[in-house]
Amino acid sequence: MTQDGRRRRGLRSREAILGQAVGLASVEGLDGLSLGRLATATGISKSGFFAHWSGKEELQLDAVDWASRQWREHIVAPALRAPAGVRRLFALHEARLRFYAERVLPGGCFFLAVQAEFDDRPGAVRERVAQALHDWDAFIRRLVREAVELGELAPGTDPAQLAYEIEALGEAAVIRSRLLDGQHALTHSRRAVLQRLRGLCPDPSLLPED
Amino acid sequence: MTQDGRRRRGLRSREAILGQAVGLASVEGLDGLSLGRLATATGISKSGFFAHWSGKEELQLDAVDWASRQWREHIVAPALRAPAGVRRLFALHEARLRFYAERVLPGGCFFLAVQAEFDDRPGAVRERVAQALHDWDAFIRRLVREAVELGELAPGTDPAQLAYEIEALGEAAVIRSRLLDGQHALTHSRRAVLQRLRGLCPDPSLLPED
DNA sequence: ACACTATATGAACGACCGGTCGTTTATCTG
DNA sequence: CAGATAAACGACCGGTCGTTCATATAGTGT
Repeated sequence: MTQDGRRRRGLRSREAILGQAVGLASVEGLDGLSLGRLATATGISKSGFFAHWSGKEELQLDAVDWASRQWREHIVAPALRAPAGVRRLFALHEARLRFYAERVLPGGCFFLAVQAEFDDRPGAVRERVAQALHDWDAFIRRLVREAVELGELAPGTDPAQLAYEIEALGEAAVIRSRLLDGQHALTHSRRAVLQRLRGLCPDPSLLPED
Repeated sequence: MTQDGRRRRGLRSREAILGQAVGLASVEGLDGLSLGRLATATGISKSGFFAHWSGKEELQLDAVDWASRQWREHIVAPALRAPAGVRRLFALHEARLRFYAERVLPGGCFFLAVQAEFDDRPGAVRERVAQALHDWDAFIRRLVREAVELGELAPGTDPAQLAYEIEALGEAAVIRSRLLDGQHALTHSRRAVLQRLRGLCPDPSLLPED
């Protein structure tokens, strides 16, 4: 029998803890988050969670993976349901803005908080975050390349350059929307990407006007 | 006599501490920075610095002001030496990229680190940072408006929109250059702003080709 | 000479940090 | 049933955090 209600209960705890950890980390950072507060927030004892991880860094690594999965479900998957090409590229950006607007994570964006925290701190966590960011960037570049191949973006378009711009305009949305002008930042972000894509698209009717 | 060598010595200590604090905060954040490490880095004792500030928050507020001054000296001032209009706008962006490339601050950008840290943490520090960011944004908008009035940017240009884009493309440069691809991020950032400005400028010869 | 003040110190504080320990409870196996 | 094992617990460790305090030193005003 592999029924083992022990393991099932453990997995449920694990998932609950990781969900809480990613949410808290989007606010206070992945290292700023303390085990004590995480234990309080999840309702378990501080010690009883060394049953799942050997230390804080192990938990941090799993939290990065959990956040990657959440990102794929909330941003990548909806985009893949849009038709390939420039519409899919814009759907990706809109999914991201929706993720921010709906406040799925209390701190806005897990990866932004963690990037700012670990970009100067060598170690396994930094590498895991860099890998996730690299995969994300490669995904955007792939969508750009597909759009070019479909003739929906100007032939000379540089995927790396356009991917940088889309990512920059998306990241800035969450920073500015939380610290300054709320809704305006999301509007500016949406319009910036939309107009950039329309400018490169031979058939602008594929995209909304505004 | 107001000669007072005590005060002069105190001011020198104060400046030295703030400089160190801003540098360290660009790496570890303004709250992640501990008084003990700051004391070690500056060579003074941990306690002997309650002579200058009543607590950590006071120091943090002064550090924000110090970083604002540094930003004005390194980025705003050079831009003001360029001719008004679109060239000044691009000079501003280039000064920023130079600031990052020259690694003036060990962590890249003080304000980015602090924004990510305090955007969810209410308090005096958050307000001070938000004010600094607002002033910076207003400055970019002013340069855009001047360029429009000089006929160097298309008449319909929305200053808030363009300012958002320039700021987003600048911020992303420091994030990505530190975590992923180093020089490439700066190149992409420069090219993105340059092409955007050239596209809006009736006389593109005012700007470099690439 | 004197009091005064600004600057700095080392020792000590309570709180919290990540982590270890032995133990208990619940579940599965034989 | 007994034995093994996963999950969770409370108590506690050494260390670091921000902060306080009594004290020492040096520069200033009278």
